[in-house]
Amino acid sequence: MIASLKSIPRPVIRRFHEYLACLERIRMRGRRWINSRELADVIGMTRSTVRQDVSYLDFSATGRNGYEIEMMEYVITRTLRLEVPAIAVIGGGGELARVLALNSGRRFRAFEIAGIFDWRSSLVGTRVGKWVVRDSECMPKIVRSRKVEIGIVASNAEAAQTMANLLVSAGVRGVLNFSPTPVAVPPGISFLDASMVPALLELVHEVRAGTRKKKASVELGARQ
Amino acid sequence: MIASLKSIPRPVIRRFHEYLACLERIRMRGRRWINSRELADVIGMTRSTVRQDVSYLDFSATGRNGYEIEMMEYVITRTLRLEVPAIAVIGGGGELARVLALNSGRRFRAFEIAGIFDWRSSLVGTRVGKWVVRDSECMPKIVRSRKVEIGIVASNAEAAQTMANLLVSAGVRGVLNFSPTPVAVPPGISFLDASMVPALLELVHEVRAGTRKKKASVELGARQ
DNA sequence: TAGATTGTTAATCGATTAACAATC
DNA sequence: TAGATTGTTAATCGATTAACAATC
Repeated sequence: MIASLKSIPRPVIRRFHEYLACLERIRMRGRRWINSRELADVIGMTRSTVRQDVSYLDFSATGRNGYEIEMMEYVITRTLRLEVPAIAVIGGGGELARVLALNSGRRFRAFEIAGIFDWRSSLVGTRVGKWVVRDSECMPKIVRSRKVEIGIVASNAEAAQTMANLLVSAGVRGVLNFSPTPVAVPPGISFLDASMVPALLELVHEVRAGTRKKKASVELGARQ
Repeated sequence: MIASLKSIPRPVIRRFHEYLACLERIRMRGRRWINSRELADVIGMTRSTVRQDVSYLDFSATGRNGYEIEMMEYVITRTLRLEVPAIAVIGGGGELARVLALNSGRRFRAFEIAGIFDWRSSLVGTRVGKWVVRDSECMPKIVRSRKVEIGIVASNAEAAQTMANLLVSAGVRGVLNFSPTPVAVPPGISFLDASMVPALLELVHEVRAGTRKKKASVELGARQ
């Protein structure tokens, strides 16, 4: 089966990131092989799920040794299309932008921030790590010249929708919302809401309702 | 049917937040009623889904007017157990903590930050908004005396697992991870990973693979 | 009333798990 | 070989959508 022809379900994509983190950690300890049982334990699913997930990759286990760690990392990275770092711009030059910019690119060298933009003249020209906040007016030009794919909404609630609109009209193909308010994007543009508010609300409900199912996952030790 | 006896599926809980945001916005415009079609459009699902979701609430529509906005907001808030604000502490006193602290409590007055903690003596004593960063040693005492429910991991990658361990041993019942690395919690503790890294990776894949369906939703990496 | 919209049951769709022959 | 682990097909489980009688 030519794995790349099947479109990969969202839950599988998400688990690929967990596999990557786990594989990297185990490789650092000098291991070369891993089997489906170990991976299943780490992500808190069954062996079947792991093997099902692997079937989406152009990749096979080597006999009863299980999966070759380095090879699996490579194939997952390629399948996630992360071989070439993604180019992103940040809309909003405040605290949130600072956190995003300073944390980007650490993991897998997966992102490159092509610019940070804001309308507020008090922020334009200030430094955020190695970037200088630029006027939002310049955004379309940069998005075109640097072939920016992703726009990150990192402004306050009031400016969030305006910023999302600007990012889209500047030409990004996907929008990631970190602002504390929901934003809308036109059809054809990928969108993901990663604001912290829904996460907190969800956790509060779970804690208070006491509706936990299985076990917590077994991810031990700090990484990196 | 006594709605409160059924345990509510995770996707429904997540949509309740979207409904709340939408209802609040529409109420502000002076509207009093809303029907399933409008709600379905906003969240990008069918009318059936909306009506199915409503069936988890102790709440009914009033004839062909649809749902009474203010009442629906109240019932959702109660069902999510958000009538009383959740008490949380933040583990880590850097930039990320600042963003979290400054944004908390805005929306629905749902959270209260009982303290911000760090080990680094350079940070202990500094101000973050209206809070003063305290030494991590004091955390267990505060968690007990203020009945803290949620611990937020907002430290850097290196300290993340240690901080998660401290939060759990201090007595929080749920852990929310915002650090750039995966952390593990023992069974019995609710856990949610809201780090920005998986979200970005997921969006990059979607943009590059060109496999979009309708509207993408708020999907966070959750492990029970 | 007539029309529109609901609540609820049944059908569909998709993802996870179980089972097992094939493989090293 | 014997044992362990895979890849894959089938069964199960859960969530979304369709259908329609009941309701205002």
